Amino acid sequence: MRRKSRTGDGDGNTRQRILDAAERLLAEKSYHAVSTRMITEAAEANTAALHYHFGTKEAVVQAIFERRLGPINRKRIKLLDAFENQQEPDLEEVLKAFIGPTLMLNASEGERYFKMLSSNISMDPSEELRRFSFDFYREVGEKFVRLIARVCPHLTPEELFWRMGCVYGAMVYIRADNGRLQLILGHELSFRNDTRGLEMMARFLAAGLKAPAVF
Amino acid sequence: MRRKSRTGDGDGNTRQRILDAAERLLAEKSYHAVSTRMITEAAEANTAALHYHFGTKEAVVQAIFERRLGPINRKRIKLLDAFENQQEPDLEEVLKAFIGPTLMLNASEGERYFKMLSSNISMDPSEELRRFSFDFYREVGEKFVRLIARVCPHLTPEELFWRMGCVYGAMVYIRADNGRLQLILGHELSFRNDTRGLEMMARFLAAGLKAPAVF
DNA sequence: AAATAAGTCAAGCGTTTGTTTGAAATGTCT
DNA sequence: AGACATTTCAAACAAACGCTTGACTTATTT
Repeated sequence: MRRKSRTGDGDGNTRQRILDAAERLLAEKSYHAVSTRMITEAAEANTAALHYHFGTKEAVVQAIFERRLGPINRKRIKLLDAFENQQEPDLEEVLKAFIGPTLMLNASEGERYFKMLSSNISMDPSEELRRFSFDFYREVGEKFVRLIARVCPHLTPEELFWRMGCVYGAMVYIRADNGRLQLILGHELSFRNDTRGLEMMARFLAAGLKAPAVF
Repeated sequence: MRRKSRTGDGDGNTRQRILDAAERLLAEKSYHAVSTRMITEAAEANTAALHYHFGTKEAVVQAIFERRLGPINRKRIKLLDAFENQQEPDLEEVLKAFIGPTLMLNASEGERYFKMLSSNISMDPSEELRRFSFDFYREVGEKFVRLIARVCPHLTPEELFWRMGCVYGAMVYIRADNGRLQLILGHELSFRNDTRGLEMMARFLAAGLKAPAVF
């Protein structure tokens, strides 16, 4: 029998439970639609525990990102650096190096939630959340863009910008996996089988980037 | 001198002012980050006026969509229907027919805000807002998907699904124009010049869809 | 076993949320 | 000008918001 009140059992993993609960809720709802009370109730913790461990609601998201994104970005940088001294890197491989680590997150339920959550944060228009994306994605993002620009010398800065918008959009939309496309297509597919998905995305995006310039 | 209190002047355009204010705010912030009070204050209207004219906060968004999306979707359907009896429609043209009317929204400030707002709503993970997208986009979305599936017989349903995810992602991300990519690329471009942008997007996405299947 | 630190608790802080009320002001019609 | 419907108003509703408090329980150290 699961006890409803956890009075005084102090098992010391409250911090983790809060992170896990927030991770799930933020995958299902936008940041401003999730309250600290919803998080702590789902975590079977006290409201004050959240502020004791993290300080603010925003800091909870910060902690979620720090927990998951460190390993991911290290992997991305390592993979991208391997292309840096290469004469003519294969575009599909570059794309897989950049997208793969953020897409192949199926080792745990929490990873799957983080995949969606991080995508939601990356699309949120609110100013407060825009800083987030910048702080966490700037380094690897700049590395990626430099590499793409080198592999795509046929594109002007303007056209590169628009095509990068398509690339980022595809990444964010597929990682969000919000279920809208399924409704239109009418079948029960999802963006979860990411080993196959990564191949298909890389094929699509590489062909898009390689296409002759319009201007 | 602009009077702060609009007591009793009853100029009868309160409804419009509320829609305009909500349109701007929802382009800048997510649905749950915008309150009815923020909307009515920006519209220089009374809080009760919003509920008098619309009933609920959600109905305001509904009204915004009805005001703008009717003409847009009629145009899309007309353009797409022209391909229906065509033997081999040109893929870039099909994409321009579908994307164009939702991207070329620069006739007024309100249209530009709606472009961003509608994209934000289309990406919001909240269940309540998911219905929205379905109700307003289903018909034209299904028409578009059928057409793409016909032009792309080399793709399995699974691969078509992933590539459509890339297409939708690019559309939504570029229309949102949330400024994150500019930060990474470091220059002052934007997704606002949409006559050129539409050409570049169609080129990219058509090449992606036409690429040989992976599976 | 006493002292200190770390964590959890119910309760409440002031503020904001979406929405409602009933009266007052305006517009329209005869 | 009088009557009736439409619109706007200040004020308030209960509920929920992020966050804080101070007492209390557990864990660690000595």
